Amino acid sequence: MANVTIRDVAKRASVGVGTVSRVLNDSPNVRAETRERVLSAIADMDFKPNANARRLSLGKTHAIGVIAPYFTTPSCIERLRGIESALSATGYDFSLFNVETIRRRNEIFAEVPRVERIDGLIIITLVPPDSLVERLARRGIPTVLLDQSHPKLNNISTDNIQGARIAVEHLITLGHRRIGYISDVIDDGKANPLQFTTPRERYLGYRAALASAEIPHHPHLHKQGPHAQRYAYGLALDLLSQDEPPTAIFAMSDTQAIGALQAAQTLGFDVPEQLSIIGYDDIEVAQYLNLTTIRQPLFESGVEAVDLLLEQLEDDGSNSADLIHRTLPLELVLRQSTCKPPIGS
Amino acid sequence: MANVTIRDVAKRASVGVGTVSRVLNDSPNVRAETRERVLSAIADMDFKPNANARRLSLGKTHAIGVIAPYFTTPSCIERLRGIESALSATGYDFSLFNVETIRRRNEIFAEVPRVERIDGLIIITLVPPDSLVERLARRGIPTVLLDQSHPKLNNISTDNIQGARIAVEHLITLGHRRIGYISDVIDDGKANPLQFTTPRERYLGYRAALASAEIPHHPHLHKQGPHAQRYAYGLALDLLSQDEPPTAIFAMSDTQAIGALQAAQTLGFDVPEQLSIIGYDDIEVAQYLNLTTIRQPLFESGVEAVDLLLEQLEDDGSNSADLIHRTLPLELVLRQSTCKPPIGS
DNA sequence: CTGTTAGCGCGTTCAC
DNA sequence: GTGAACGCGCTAACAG
Repeated sequence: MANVTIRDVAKRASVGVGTVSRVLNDSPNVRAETRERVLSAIADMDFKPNANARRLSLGKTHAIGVIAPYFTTPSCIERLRGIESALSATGYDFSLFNVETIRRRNEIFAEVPRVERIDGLIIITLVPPDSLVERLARRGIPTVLLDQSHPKLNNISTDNIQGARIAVEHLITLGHRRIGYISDVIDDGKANPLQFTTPRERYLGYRAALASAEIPHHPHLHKQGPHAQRYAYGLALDLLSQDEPPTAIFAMSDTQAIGALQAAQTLGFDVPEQLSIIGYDDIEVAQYLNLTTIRQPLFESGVEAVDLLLEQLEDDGSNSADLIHRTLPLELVLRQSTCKPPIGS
Repeated sequence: MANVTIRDVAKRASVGVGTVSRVLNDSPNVRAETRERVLSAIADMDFKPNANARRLSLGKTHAIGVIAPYFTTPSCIERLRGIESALSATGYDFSLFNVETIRRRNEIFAEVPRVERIDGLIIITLVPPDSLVERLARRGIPTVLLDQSHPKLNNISTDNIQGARIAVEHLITLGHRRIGYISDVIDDGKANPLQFTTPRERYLGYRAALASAEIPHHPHLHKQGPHAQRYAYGLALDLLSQDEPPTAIFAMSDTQAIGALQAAQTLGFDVPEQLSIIGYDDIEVAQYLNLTTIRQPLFESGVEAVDLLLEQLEDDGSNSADLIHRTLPLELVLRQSTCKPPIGS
């Protein structure tokens, strides 16, 4: 009922709708006095421009979409928080799409990149298929990848290989040589339907660190399973029940490292005296569990992704030639879950 | 460039735009043959109706807004997951507004309830001021409160008083009489800027359980602080350092219970032999920490909120008279963090 | 059943 | 500087 339109305002201020529109979009071509009159009419009537009409007219939506896989994982949450925080200052709406199944991913990839829905897109972790990248380009929807890269898209990411390498080198420096690795499933098939690449990248870093130190790789020291504490718990039990259990475990996430901590507790391994454990992410609980880990700037990465996207949104596809791939720094956070291996092991 | 409109489709199918629109909105008034022709034209040209135009024409946005305070807390996340999940099946967009400061809350309360932005609103935990409720009603925006109640709004919630009571009665039944309570700050002033009511409700439940068992209440057994593991850790240290420490602690959230578990570990209290701890929420880690807790149906509550909202959206403000207040069941989840108190304590 | 036309509310020419 | 008219893409009401 109380739907004031631009026309009502115009009438009240005794001007044409064009003038009101100009005031709204602060065009310089309005006399100061007229502007005042319009402004006060707007205030009086509590007029708010209708976003949809504006969108239709402009061909913009004033919303940015965020596609996130398993947005309930602590690391994803923290990234989303960064995104929301940066976005809230801009007036852009924030549309969230959660992906937990292939089916849903395909639906979203098919539906989301429609110009009428969003002005820009941030995709977290997921690898966009070329068909999507192409559609996005054709529709002129700026996109930035977060925690993932693609030759044709801007992105904000970290070097997972390097991060894993830092973690494992830390263990090697302490004197460990039997180092286990617990990760999500590295596979391009059914066991990894969403095609996450992080587990493999961190695996490569793990292998690289071992290779540099001339430590032979033993496949039985690498255990894979779904990304969850309870599975990591099981994997760690396996690892620690071997004849020659590892003296240290690198888990590809803090969540999984916590599973390993519990397994150690179950089997009576003292951490770190008998078993060192290092995680990845530095989620909040890591600090209170005294978990040594690799910190990645999750919140900041969300903020940076938004900044990057906004830049693209502003210069309107002018210099789309130069791609930006920004790599954020990683940091080893030393706590009490790692130390030198037990003597004679 | 590839923006096919309804007119292009009409031309290709040799019909008028009206017919295409009818097919789109599956009106019965179209001959099967004609419908086929239009459908195939749509498929051929990969036509997707422009959502904004549709919204403008219909006066609907096809988006629902969700206002959540500290959406990164595990319990909130779980609710959001329920909401996202229920919403994804409907075609409604999901716009998230995170509130962490009074300023931001006020901004959001002022800006969000504009008909042009959202068709419906879900507010989590926050207490909407009357001015907002009134504006919402005037603008005809159906709203449901989640985990909160208001005399004029539909809601989905649980009985926090009852939940706390169940928790504390469990401890009392085990034989405990010195029972500590760790909660967020109960205050209407600066320390609780967002005016959360849950801490007080659970406090009332705590008191009620004590009173029923004729156990005197000792104020020094109630510690309050910001909602975070690390603060709860400190509060638990305080509690356990008293001359006569409690034999059991009820924490108003699992997150805080975990802080208490750590404090027990730090001070060398065996859980549960020397100290029972019970939490609230049943978040994922609770299971792996063997934490006894009160489970509330977080995911389901999100789903139910969406369902309730959709109902309102459909019957278009016809029978807005009968308010719906749905209370979801709570459940005591017994694990290994509680047992009878040590003998002679 | 179907084509045509008038809005939805705003931004944007174009003349004045 | 400013007002009037047109168009964004779609739905709905109206003739046929």
